[in-house]
Amino acid sequence: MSKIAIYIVDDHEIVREGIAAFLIGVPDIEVKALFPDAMSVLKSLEKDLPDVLLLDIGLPDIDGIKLAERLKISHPKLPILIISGNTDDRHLIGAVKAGVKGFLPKDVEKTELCEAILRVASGKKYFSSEISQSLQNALINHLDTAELSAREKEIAILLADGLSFREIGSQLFISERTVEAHKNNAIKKLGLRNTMQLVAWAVTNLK
Amino acid sequence: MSKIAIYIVDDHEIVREGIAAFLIGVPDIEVKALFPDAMSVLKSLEKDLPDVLLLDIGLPDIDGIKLAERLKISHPKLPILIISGNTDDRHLIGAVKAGVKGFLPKDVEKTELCEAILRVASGKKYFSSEISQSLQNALINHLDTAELSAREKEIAILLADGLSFREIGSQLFISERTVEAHKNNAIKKLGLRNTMQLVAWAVTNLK
DNA sequence: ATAAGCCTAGGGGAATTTCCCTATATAAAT
DNA sequence: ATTTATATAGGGAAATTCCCCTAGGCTTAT
Repeated sequence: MSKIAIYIVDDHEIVREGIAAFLIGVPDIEVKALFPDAMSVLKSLEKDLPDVLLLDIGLPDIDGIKLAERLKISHPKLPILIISGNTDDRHLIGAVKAGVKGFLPKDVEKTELCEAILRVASGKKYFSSEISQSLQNALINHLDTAELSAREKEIAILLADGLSFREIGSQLFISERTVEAHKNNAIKKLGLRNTMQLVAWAVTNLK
Repeated sequence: MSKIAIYIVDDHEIVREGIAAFLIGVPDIEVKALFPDAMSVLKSLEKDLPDVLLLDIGLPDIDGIKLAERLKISHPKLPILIISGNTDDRHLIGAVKAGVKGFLPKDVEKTELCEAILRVASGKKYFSSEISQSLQNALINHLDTAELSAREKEIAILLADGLSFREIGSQLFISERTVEAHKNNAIKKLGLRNTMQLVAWAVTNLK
């Protein structure tokens, strides 16, 4: 029985090395290579496949979840284990939809990381207990809806432009309560906390 | 048509002579005088004005940029062309604010120096391509974000992350009123309407 | 030395947003 | 036909933010 070969993908060198350091000396596990971005690991995967891919979400070139979606198509049997500091609803659901085998928070402990890798390598799933908790809530809130309606997007943009509910209402000839309702729906769908985050989301995704 | 009269100001004799040597024999250009410091050239300018003043920044008595600011007042039409080895943000922005007509790095080539002098003498501006590049970055870094203090930027980012005044306050160990004050100052400085616009600004400029 | 900018922080009331609800109508999908 | 999503909108109270003000201590520049 050969060791479990691991690829690590993370844009921060410290994190890459930190994970690698965790795993050095662990029997049955061998870190094969480290990658700072999606493109480099994609290239490498053409030649050689690890047994488990440890993947961060915040990559510079391709979002980790997008990458996971792609890999599901090109390498459907490659088990992906996400390690991310960002555990909000959107990311969790995106990851699950993309079919990742596990999800760990970035402050995971050594023993749990090893446990997760062994599980995932043997074809099972592993979601840390914190993650499971959040994921359940996220699924309850919005399993299938990640897209905003046209009206919701419109209002998100107007909010980002600095208009109040009242101003948006009179501009769109609807009640300010309706504006509020659309805003609330948008926040729920995206798994956000408040209007500030919606504005931030709108700026990065709608402009 | 008489030649273009040049004053050269630089504390290093080698540089003064070097520039002069560059310009000797160039038709249409005549080096009128060399000065090792700001005071000597100030005295000279009371009697006689050149067509272009070549000015170094690192002078022993008065900083070249300060000198340029003064001269803008006393001799507003005198075109100043900075030649400096120091091309950091502060100097570039200072020079531009002082209204200098051109800026060259100290390793400028003969042809470019002549070109710059001719341009400046005819009332145009001349910034070498290296300088333009750096200047653009400097302007982006400073006139844009440097308008906000570090604290203000910090709070703008935290707001964009979706934190309330209270949460930001306890995270930074300051009162929520102080957070509000910083936020208000940031909004005023940037000429915005409200926090939504500040968040939008923060997302595009600070992330 | 004086001014300017920054960081701090409070008072108090007005305005706005947020958070619970409920509700109807319409179009699209199953 | 029934569900689902969308768009609309209100009540009411709590929470938060906004807007005006003042103000002291500190550093930096002129």
